[in-house]
Amino acid sequence: MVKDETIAQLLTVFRRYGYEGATLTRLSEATGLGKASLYHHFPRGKEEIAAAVLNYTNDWMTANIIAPLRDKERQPALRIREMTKQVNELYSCGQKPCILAVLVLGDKDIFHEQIQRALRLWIDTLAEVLRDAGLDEKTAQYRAKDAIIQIQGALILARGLNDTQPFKGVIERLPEVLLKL
Amino acid sequence: MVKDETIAQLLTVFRRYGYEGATLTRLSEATGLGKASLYHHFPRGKEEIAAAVLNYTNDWMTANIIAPLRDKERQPALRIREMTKQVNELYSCGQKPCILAVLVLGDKDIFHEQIQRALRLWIDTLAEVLRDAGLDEKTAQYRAKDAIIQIQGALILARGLNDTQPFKGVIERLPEVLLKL
DNA sequence: GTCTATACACCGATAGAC
DNA sequence: GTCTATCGGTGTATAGAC
Repeated sequence: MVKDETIAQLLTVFRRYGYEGATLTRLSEATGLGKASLYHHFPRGKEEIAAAVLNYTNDWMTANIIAPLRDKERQPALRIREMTKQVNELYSCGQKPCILAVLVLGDKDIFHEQIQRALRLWIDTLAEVLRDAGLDEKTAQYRAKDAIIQIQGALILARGLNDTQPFKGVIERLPEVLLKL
Repeated sequence: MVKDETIAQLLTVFRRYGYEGATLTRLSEATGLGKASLYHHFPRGKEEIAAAVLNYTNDWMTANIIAPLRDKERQPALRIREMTKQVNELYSCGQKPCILAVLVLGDKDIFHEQIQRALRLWIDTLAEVLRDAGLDEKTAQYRAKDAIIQIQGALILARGLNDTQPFKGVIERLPEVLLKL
């Protein structure tokens, strides 16, 4: 079995260099494993490594973002605050890019289905929280999508301007923007 | 001199495959020029090609987005509508990715300054229009940044969900969102 | 399960004919 | 200004020892 730590190290390479830029040499250096060892764990090579990295991210998001959003024992406002806190963690306050965005801008259509499922799950789960908060179905769906738009857009702008402020601002205002009547 | 059409063809490759994925073979095929011919026009190779592509994009945006925004003869609302119309054109209704976003997510720091200048120019120009519309300086700056965030975020989401609707919605609502009191 | 060594394709880039 | 041919380097992937 592959250690979680190894996958985490592989993830950093894909985040930083993109799919094409994540060479086996870089993946090897990041993990401390030789190329041949990587092929022992991922027989189908780089594509399987990227898929594992995506799965790892999916698991993290399910545990740290989706699950808290589903916790019906807590108030909607609290669940959304927990989401923004974890999103802030996931992207290191806007300093680290989103692996979903990085891979979706690539040309490897193989990952698009997996990315699409992850985005849909996030949006649908968030929309349900907003319905719990009293919003109608249509508004809830629209605002949930808007949340992802703002998070992803802020990550791009923060990187483009080399200034994390836009991201921090979005994260801070998001709960109130989502829940306003 | 290099034809504009050639640069446009080179641009499509970088948009689709990213910097690392835009190989000389693909650039050669897209333009119909041999690799050696590309080096005749761009002696410093791929890096110079990417820079030319960025310049081309910058020129297009200056002529079609920045200039209309600066046209003080027209009402702010009209200028912003013109911007959204051109943005819709630039990204083919949300079907084509933003070259700035694609390159900013890459690891080539060389382009970051050029990208940063393009984004700042867009934001500052838009903010001035919003001040013309009666908004205070701070709100204008904040909303101008928010416009870019929404456009970029919508492009990511549209691609991720394989559905241009989020982009179309953002473009449609943008003028009113920016100008509301 | 990890390594060294290596195969083979493709990368960016250049030489030189036309 | 375009081409063919080719270079050295690096990419992904594999063989086989330990």
